[in-house]
Parts: sequence; C-alpha cells; structure tokens
Amino acid sequence: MTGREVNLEPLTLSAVLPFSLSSVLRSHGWIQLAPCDTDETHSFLGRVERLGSGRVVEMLAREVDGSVLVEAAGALSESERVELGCKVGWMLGLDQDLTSFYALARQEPKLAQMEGKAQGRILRSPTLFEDTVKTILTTNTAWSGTIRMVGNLVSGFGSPLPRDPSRHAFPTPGQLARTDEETLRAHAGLGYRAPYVLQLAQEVAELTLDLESLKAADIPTAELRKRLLAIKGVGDYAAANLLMILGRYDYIPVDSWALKMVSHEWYDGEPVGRGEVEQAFERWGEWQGLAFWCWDWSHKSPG
DNA sequence: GGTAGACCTGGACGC
DNA sequence: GCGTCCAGGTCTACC
Repeated sequence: MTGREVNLEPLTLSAVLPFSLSSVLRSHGWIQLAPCDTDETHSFLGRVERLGSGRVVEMLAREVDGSVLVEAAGALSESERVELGCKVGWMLGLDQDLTSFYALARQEPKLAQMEGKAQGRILRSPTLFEDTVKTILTTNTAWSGTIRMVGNLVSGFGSPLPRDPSRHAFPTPGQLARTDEETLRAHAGLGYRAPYVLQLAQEVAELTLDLESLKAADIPTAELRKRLLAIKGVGDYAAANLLMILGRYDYIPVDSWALKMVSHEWYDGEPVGRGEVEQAFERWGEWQGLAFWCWDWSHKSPG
C-alpha cells in the first residue's frame, strides 16, 4: 500500500483490555481478502469502505497506546465519522470481554498464552452480509480460490475509490443483486456458488432477509444457527464459522483442516470424523469454538 | 436421519 | 501442452 493520503480528524476508539490489533488481524485469513489491507507485521488495518451516504473512502486503523486510531483520507461529516467508528469497532470486536474465557484458558497449557497475547477476537467484516458471502466462498475450494473469487467480486462490482479507481469497496447487496447468475458464475469465477451469492444479495437488498439484525439478536445460539443454515450455501461448517464471527462459540467449524489437526493432536494421524473433533472440545462448553480456534496445535500445517 | 453423487475450480501429476 | 485425478463443503435425491 503506497501513496496513502490519510489525514484529517483521526477518531480514537477504546477497547476492552487486553487488546492487540495485530492479534485480531492474525486471527484468521480475512485480512488477506479484498478490500482489506495490512503490512507484514500487521501493524494496521486498511480498507476501502463505502459509507451509507454512498461515499467511498480509504480508511486506516492503527493501535496507539491500547486504543485504536482511525483515519480516513479526506474530511468526514459527523455522521460519517460515527458510522466509520461503529464499523471499525465491530470489525475489531473492541467491546468484546473475554475475561471469563481467559480464566479457563489459564488452566490449559495449549491456551495459556492467549491472554498475554490478547488473542481471542476474530476479525470481522463491517457487515454480516460481507462475512456470509466470504464464508460461502471459502467452502469447497482452496484458500487461493477464495482470494480469487472475493477479489473478482470486489473489483467487478464494488464501488471504486475516487482518487484511485483501481481499488474498490466490497459490493453492497444491491450492487450484487443487480447482476445475474451467469456473470457471477463465469466472469467472477464463483462457479456453482453463484446462485447462492446472488440469492443472498437479492434477499438482503429486497429486505426479505435482515442479516445485520442477527449481530445483536437476543436469541439462543441454536436458533441463530437455524437461521444461518436457512441461507442457501451455508451448511454446518459455514454456520459455525459465522456464529464465531457473531461471538457465539458453541459450535466448531469442522472442515478438512480441523479433521487433520485433531487427527494429529490426539489420534496419531489416524483419520477422524466430526464426532472426534466435537468430543475433543466438548468440555469447553459455550467456549468450545474459541478453544478450538486458538488451540496451539502440535501439528503445524503448511500455509 | 444417513448416504451417494453432483457441483466447480485450480493445482498436482503423468505422459 | 494436454489430459486426468483430487481436494474442498453443500445441496438434493433417495433410502
């Protein structure tokens, strides 16, 4: 990221401690997906963001003395500043309090490092819509495929940054809803996932699906999971992944990587199934997804 | 409720 | 360079 013109009116956000920006950015691969941006040391979160007004801005968040400083290129109105602050606060989980989990994690050598490193927050997108699309695009493909598909969506359908039209924001539901299945399938390279993404975008754009309300829905995790599973293209793995993003850790996103890790951790590399993964973390109850996610695995997977 | 096959793409591999 | 095989979750049809 070069030639960044970030200035004017920085916004300071406080976080529930302990907090580490680099720990959040390293929490999973989302930071590698467009339109997010960082450096090798994960010292900042950069992003091209489309605000509610339709204005597209370049934002940058840094950690300064345990707080988060948010800057945008160009002056923002007060409402735009509030919106940007809310988005960054949600993305970084600044109000998440993991105190009770850390108390349990201290007793487990494989998790004891978490509190000291301020681990446990999982990087989110500003909207659950974006996270759902990205999660669908992680299924049944290699990570390189996910990067490619998300990149195609952003560059092909997202609003361009005025001062650098080669960079784009993540497309809104309306922008994706206006395209068609064949374009998503062939040109964006989504393959069979195209109808899933298109249907999701159309339902959100037409307000028949209120995804964002699930962020604060005061309902049991099992009910929340049911609603996520009702989305075409979202199965057990994707639902568990989205629940983790929503701060619900009752389910484990069991994918092929999870099976491999558990196999090497407890079964001498012998093949295991979903049951063995769930059994391994059952004792963590409402925190099992987070314990799984942050586990210090003995088997180090390449990449 | 469980299972098999199809879906789509990129990468690895053999020729 | 080309063809084949495989990995990766979810959906649908079927039992």
